[in-house]
Amino acid sequence: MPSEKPLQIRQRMAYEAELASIPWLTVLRPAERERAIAELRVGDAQAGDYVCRIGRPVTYWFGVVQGLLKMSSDNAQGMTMTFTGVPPGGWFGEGTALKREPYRYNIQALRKSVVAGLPIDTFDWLLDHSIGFNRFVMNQLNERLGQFIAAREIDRMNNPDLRVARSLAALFNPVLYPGVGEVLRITQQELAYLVGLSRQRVNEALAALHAQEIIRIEYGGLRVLDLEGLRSCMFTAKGNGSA
DNA sequence: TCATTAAATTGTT
DNA sequence: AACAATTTAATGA
Repeated sequence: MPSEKPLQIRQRMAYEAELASIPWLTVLRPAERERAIAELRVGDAQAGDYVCRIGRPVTYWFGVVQGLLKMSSDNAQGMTMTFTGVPPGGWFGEGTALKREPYRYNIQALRKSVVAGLPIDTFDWLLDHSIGFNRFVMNQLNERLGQFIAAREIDRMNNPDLRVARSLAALFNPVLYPGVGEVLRITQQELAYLVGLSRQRVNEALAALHAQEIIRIEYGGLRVLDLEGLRSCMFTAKGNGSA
């Protein structure tokens, strides 16, 4: 039988698979999809690369095919504030794209990633022509609004275990990040960076979540066993058993 | 395909 | 922050 082994190890999935991982393509009609695919650009981003920077004009609507991105902004003191991570399947920047404003945050690759971009003109064209695309974007905006409200609560929590749990719940959001699935590829170091804790503390928090059978810890990633548990689990603060 | 080695990631102090 | 243990990736026969 013929061997179909590739001559070269693929460092990223084939183009077909990359397209299949773009969630909104399936809601388009054939003509719309054809035009979108023709205009789509897919490229690699090395760890540390910027996908877009604050103040730059909007050129693309971006999505993550593979890897992990970080969304952050710089405050007046020059401190970098991390908002959220963007795992596979996530598309972002529609807010600034709609208003044609410059980007209001930096997007940086946390690890080697595959990023897709839809030119802003094509984005506008789809908004003008595709009902399905409008639904997708509206659903996306609505879901993200919920995430930002939840993120405010996370910021006010002083319990590290809760911070990790809720942040993970956000990354496992199946609506915003359909490419994640059951297993999120993220190292404990990367997660520590996103939630603003030390790697040791994240490791401890993950162990606590594992003990509650909410997640399973795997090498280079995490498997969610109970997504609702991540959203709603509770921890008794250390040394504060019954005050 | 398998054994060896290097690199990355995790667990612990 | 440093270290040891574990897992994966890379290399070459």
